[in-house]
Parts: sequence; C-alpha cells; structure tokens
Amino acid sequence: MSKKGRILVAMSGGIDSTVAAVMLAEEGYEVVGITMKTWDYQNSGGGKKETGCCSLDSINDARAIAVQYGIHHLILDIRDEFGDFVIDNFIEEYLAGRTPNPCVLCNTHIKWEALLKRANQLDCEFIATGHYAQIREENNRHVISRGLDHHKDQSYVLWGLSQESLARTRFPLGGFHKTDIRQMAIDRGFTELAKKSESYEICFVPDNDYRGFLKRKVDGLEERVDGGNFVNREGKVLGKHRGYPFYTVGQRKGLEIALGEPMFVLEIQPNSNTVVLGREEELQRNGMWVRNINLQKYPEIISPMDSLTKVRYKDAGTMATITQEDTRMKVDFHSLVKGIAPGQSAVFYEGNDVIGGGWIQSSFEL
RNA sequence: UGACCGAUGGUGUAACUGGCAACACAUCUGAUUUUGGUUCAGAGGAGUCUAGGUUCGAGCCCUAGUCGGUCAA
Repeated sequence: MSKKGRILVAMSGGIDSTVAAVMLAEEGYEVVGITMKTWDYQNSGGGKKETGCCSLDSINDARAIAVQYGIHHLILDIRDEFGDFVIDNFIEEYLAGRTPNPCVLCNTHIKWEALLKRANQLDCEFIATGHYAQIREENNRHVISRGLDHHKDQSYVLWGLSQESLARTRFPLGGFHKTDIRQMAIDRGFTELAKKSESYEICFVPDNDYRGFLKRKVDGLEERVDGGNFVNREGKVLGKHRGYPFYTVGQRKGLEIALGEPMFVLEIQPNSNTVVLGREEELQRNGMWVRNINLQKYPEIISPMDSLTKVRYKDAGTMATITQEDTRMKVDFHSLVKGIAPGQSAVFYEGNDVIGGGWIQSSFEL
C-alpha cells in the first residue's frame, strides 16, 4: 500500500484525465485507472468516425499510457445503465420540448455512482476525474469551487453530486491552467495526446448531429412532426418548421426562415408542434424556477440570498436572488437574462463556490 | 374586359437625373465549447420576367407579350 492510499481515476483517453492520473501517481497515490464504455457505436448509428470519450481509440490511448506508468487499468462497461437512463432521458426531454443536459445527468446519476461502486470493490478510498474544478471541506460540507483556470472551469457540470460522493472525490487539475496541463503532457512525452483537440460532442452522438440521432432513435418522428408552424408572440404564422424537437430555446441558426432580421426560438410548444420565434430582446427573462435542486455548500437556503447564477455551461452568470421552496429554487435575476432553456442546468455560485444547482423548469418575466 | 402599379440572388428590399447590382435575413465553412444553443470571423450565390429597340453603355428609357396586384359598373 502506498503512503497516500489507493485512488480510482476515471480516464477518458483525453489529455486532461490522463495527466490527472499521472499526477496522482507521481504524488504517491496508488492509482487505478478506469475507462468507462458508456455507449455503443453501432447503437447510435449514423456517422462514420467514432470519436469522443468512449471510442475504442480513446480506451486504447488511456490504457497505453496507464500501462506505461505502471498504473492498473480496467474498462467498465456501463452501456446498459447509461443507455437506459441518460439516452432515454435525452430523447424524452426533446420530445417534451425541453433541452437536455446529458453530461450533467450522467455525472449526477451514472458516472459517480459507477465509479464509487467500483472504488469500493477495489478498496479505493478516493476517486478522481480530470474536471477543472476544486473541492474542499468547510463547515462539515464538501464544497466545489471553480477551477483556477476560469476559462476551463467545469464546476457547472458537477452541481448534482451528493455530499457522500464529494467526500471521496478529488479533482487533481483544479489548481492548474490548461496550458500547464498541456505542458505536463508534453514534458512526459505524450505529444500525440497534447495535440488532441477538445471534445465537443455528446458522447453518444458522435457526429454531433443530435437531430439525426433523434430521428434514428424515434421511429416515424420526422414524418410525425414535420411541417409545424413557426409563429410570433402574437400567434401569427411565420412559416413551417421541421418539427418541434429539432429546435431549442435561444436558437438562431438553422431556422431556414428569412424574416429580414435575426430571429430566435422563444418557446417550444410540443402539444401543438409549434415553435415561437421572436427578436433577440424577446428572449429576455428576469426570473426562473429551478427544480430538483441539489445543494452543496449549504444544507439549505434558509432565507433568500444573492447568487451568481449560470443558466448554461459557458455563461458568465448573472446576479440573482435565490429563494428555496422545498426542492425548487425561485430565481429572480438582478438584470435580464437571454435564452433560458428549460431542461438545462442552473448553477448557483457564491464567489467561486458552487452553492448548488438544479434543472431549469420554466422562466418568467415580470 | 377599361385604367394604374409591380416584376431584381433562397426570402424581403435597394441602386441619385442610364455607367459593369447593394443591404438584411437565410445558407455554407472556420474559431470557441465535455450538452443544446449563443457569439465571433470568413465564404458562396442573381447579371436584374420574356422578346425586340434606343444608346458608347440599360435593372433603370421605348414597344409588345407573360405573370401578379390595385382601382373600375
């Protein structure tokens, strides 16, 4: 047994998680690398190339470096759990007219659970991932805060993790900048890895075409929803669209409708297969309801407090007053926020700390 | 049927008293990005309804026709 203990590290095959594993090994942890197979290429169909965190190539890359560093490496097949839960939810959300956030859902309900279960079996005290986020203990709470490299900060996708999960989680990269990590990779001879571009797709939608994925997964969807109306806020018909599931609130491009000025999706009405369009200003809201909240920094929000609130991954955030009502949070923004999409995650910050987060249920304007 | 108006890239418009067609939207590509989107930067795309005519030169002028629309008892 090493002096620092045994730690299970999720290795995707990308530069970040690989460096994370190597760093921990060099620090004296006994590292066990694990690569999770979450989806199946054949199963999603479509595109030609297999990319992303679950491709065979990525698994091999992860394994090769692990072996090189004397790190134990194993592959965990979680396709069943992942598919039923994350992919089914992904499809249901779009069919319900919302915009899913599968990576967050996976982290919250699949990835950490799978890792911790394996960690227990392997007698690992901790688990670690390559997320750019920091974690510390304070007042008996396990608190996540933004990664030192704010540009790469990934704390947004971690709001759903429980205190029990966080108690055993480490984020080795949280105190570094991406450039540092890349340099470490180069210093250790992982030149190929350092050249890899960032992944930017949903892991089970390899060609990055979620619309095509939905069409393949839901029989007859395309035919059923094609030809619904684009309308404005007054209900006036502006044109035809390809089906409400293929749009998302805030979307501008791909509407294939020319109205002389940029138009954005304001609202999606699944029951009538209607997509409401409007000008950019019409996307502005000053509040929202967030459901199924999970609080991290505090056990509960007793009285309304100010919080920088993010409504999407790459969002600088907007100051808001947040008020907890059981499992929901009422959010009153101090300034207008554009393009709040139900189904996306809302994350509340206090300074750099994550207070908690939840799923956006609805937005409103006063 | 009598009169008038219009007819330009995928869409909607522009081009002073004639000088090699502009703008917005849409589309495509790239950058950014562990979700969707946004944003940013580029690019392609019409020779101006048809047939004649005037002119050095016509989308803009003239003639006829075609197709829209408006007003007409």
